[in-house]
This record gives sequence, structure tokens and C-alpha cells, in this order.
Amino acid sequence: MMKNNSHPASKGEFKSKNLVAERKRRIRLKERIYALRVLVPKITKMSKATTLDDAVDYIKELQNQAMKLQDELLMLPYEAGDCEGSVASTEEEKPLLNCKEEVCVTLIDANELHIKITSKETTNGFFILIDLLSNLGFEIVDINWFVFKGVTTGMICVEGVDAAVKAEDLRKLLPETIKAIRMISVD
Amino acid sequence: MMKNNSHPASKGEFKSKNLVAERKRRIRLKERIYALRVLVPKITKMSKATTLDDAVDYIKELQNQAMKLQDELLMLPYEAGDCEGSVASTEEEKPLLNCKEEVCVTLIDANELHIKITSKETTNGFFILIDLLSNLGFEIVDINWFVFKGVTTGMICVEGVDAAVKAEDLRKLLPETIKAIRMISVD
DNA sequence: ATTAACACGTGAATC
DNA sequence: TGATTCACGTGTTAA
Repeated sequence: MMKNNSHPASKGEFKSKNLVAERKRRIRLKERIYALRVLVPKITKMSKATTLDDAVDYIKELQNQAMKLQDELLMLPYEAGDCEGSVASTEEEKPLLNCKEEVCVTLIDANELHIKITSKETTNGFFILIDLLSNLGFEIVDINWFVFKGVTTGMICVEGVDAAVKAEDLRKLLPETIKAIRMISVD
Repeated sequence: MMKNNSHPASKGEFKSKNLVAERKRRIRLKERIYALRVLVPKITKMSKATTLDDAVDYIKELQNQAMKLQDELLMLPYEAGDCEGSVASTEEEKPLLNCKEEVCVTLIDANELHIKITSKETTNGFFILIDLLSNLGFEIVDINWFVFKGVTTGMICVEGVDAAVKAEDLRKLLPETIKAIRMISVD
């Protein structure tokens, strides 16, 4: 290659002022094309247009692949995809369960109890509460519990004989915490 | 915009024969740039060079993402291997959770642990496991747990310093139960 | 007025 | 050879 080097002005005079700027621009564009060529694995032809074509196809392919992989991960029992904003811990000293926790106990029937929790504390109270439920002889049927932006939300469904009296025991054991013990009438 | 339309030859004569071909080529190139602009989500400026720049960055980003997702998926076949011929390490303290429970512990990062449980037992093991996690200094971030037709399914996400060594502690405390401890690479 | 970004026509090189 | 691809200098437009 020996392309034009001496054509427009054999002695160095040029009319345009943006000549060098345009040269820079061309170089910049060319280099971006090269960068794409390096990145894209399938290059069908060493030409600008086809390089861009390949880049377009490759991006589409990558997008599809990413979608597919993400779907596969979502099929798993659970996955790490949305664990991004990972819970900045907010480590303070934890009081016992008489803090700002709000616990609502609902007596479903003679053997079943629903416990709803909302709290600004994190998880220390969880262990205490679970320990209490264990000592009271309950069995865990259903738990949904998560901490988001420092706010804990939990629902626990437990089963055990004499749930009504055990609910009152809970009220005694968590006097500052239990906001309400409700009854739900069942036949 | 009214760019050059009548400049070189006021009456339609042109010197070059590849004039129209060059026009087509320019149009083709421009359209590829537009195609990239459509595909790339982050466009910092409406200019050719910067569009190519954004495309380059986006491809790199997609490649990284795809690699990461694929790595996560490749961790899966690893799961069943560890527990089978397992280390008949003679003198271990007897398992606390020696039932038919299957526990899979996944180390998300240095501070985060995911625990997956499927079991034919009901809830007795739950209290033991929660107690262990409490004693190990973990905090509960997320729990999803339910019992359906006698089969327990649970997912627990805990947080705590030195999750890696604590995961090994869990393996020692639940030797018959822990099926696998997986690693998920994160940066 | 200065600059950056384009589109244009053209000649040369490549296939 | 034709057809493609490229690089170049220039004029024009908008910020």
C-alpha cells in the first residue's frame, strides 16, 4: 500500500484548516474499528462494513446467551443473581427482643399459630424468637423471612398442641415486643 | 442540513466511476453504526467514534457477564462429588442432624453463605440448624422454609465474618448431613 | 470565531 | 480487467 501522500499539494499548501483534525478523526474511527475486530471472534472479512456487521451479530448473540444463562440460573433452587445490593450489614450492638420489633401473633386454630414480624433490627431477634418457639414445643411449618435495607420482615407459621396457651406464654416472654395476639375464629 | 448536493458538477458530470458505489458504501457504514447504536444500551454521545467506543465497552461488559454466568453454572456438576467416598475420618463427634436431611452449603463470598435443605423430616432439624448458625455468629438475611406433604424445603441466607471457615465448621458439625459445600466466585 | 463531526467526490490500491 | 475498499482533502453545518 502506498496510497495518496503527495497529491493535493506537492509543496505543502492546503486550503482547509481542519485538515489535521479530520486526519485525527479518521484515525480515531479506524482504531475503533480495529478494537471491534479484536473483540469480535468471528470476522468474516477484513473490511469496515463487515466488521461492523460481525460486531452487530456478536452483540446480539451475546445478549441472547446472557439471557439464556440467566434463565438457567433462575431455574436453580435459588440463585445469586439478585444478591447484588448485598445488605450493608449495619452492625450495631443488638439488644434483646424488647427493641423496636413489632410482633403480631395470630391464633389460627388450637394447634396453629401465625407470627408476623417487622423490625428495624436485623437478625438477632430471630434466634431468640426461634429459640422461644422451640422451647415451647412448636414445630416450624412455614417461614418467610428477609432483611432488606436494614428492615426485617418475617412470617412464621408454627404448629403445636395448645397453641392458645403457648401464645400467652409468648406474650409473657416478650412483653415489650408482642403488639397483638389475635384470634381467628375457626369452626 | 443542506450538505453538498450540487457542488462537483452542476450538470451531472462526474469524473469518478465509483461515485455511486462510494455513496452506497458510506450509507452502508452509516447504517451499521446506527445498528450498533440501537443495540448498545449506553450511548454517551451521538457521534460515530463514541458510538463505537460504547459498543466496545458493551461487548467487553457482555463478555465478562457471560463468563461469570457460565462459571456459576459450571459449579453445579461439582455438587454430588464430595460426600460420596467421604473421608471416613474415624473420630468425629456424632452428627447432630443425622437424619435423612440433605444440606447444600454455598459460599457466596467471604461473608455470605447460602444453605439449601431438602428433608423428609419435619422441623426438628430446623431448630438444630438455626442454633448452629446462631452459635457460629451468623445473622439471618433471608429464609424461605416450608413443609409440604411431609417434605421440608428450605433456603437460608446468612451473613457473618469468615463464612468460609464457618462453612467448614458446619461440615464438621453436620458430617452426615452436608452434601456439598460449593464456592461461587465473586470479585 | 473556533471547533468538532459529517458527507462528499476523488484517486489509488486490492482482489 | 471491473468491482470493492480505502484514505484523503475539502466544504458545510451545528454547538
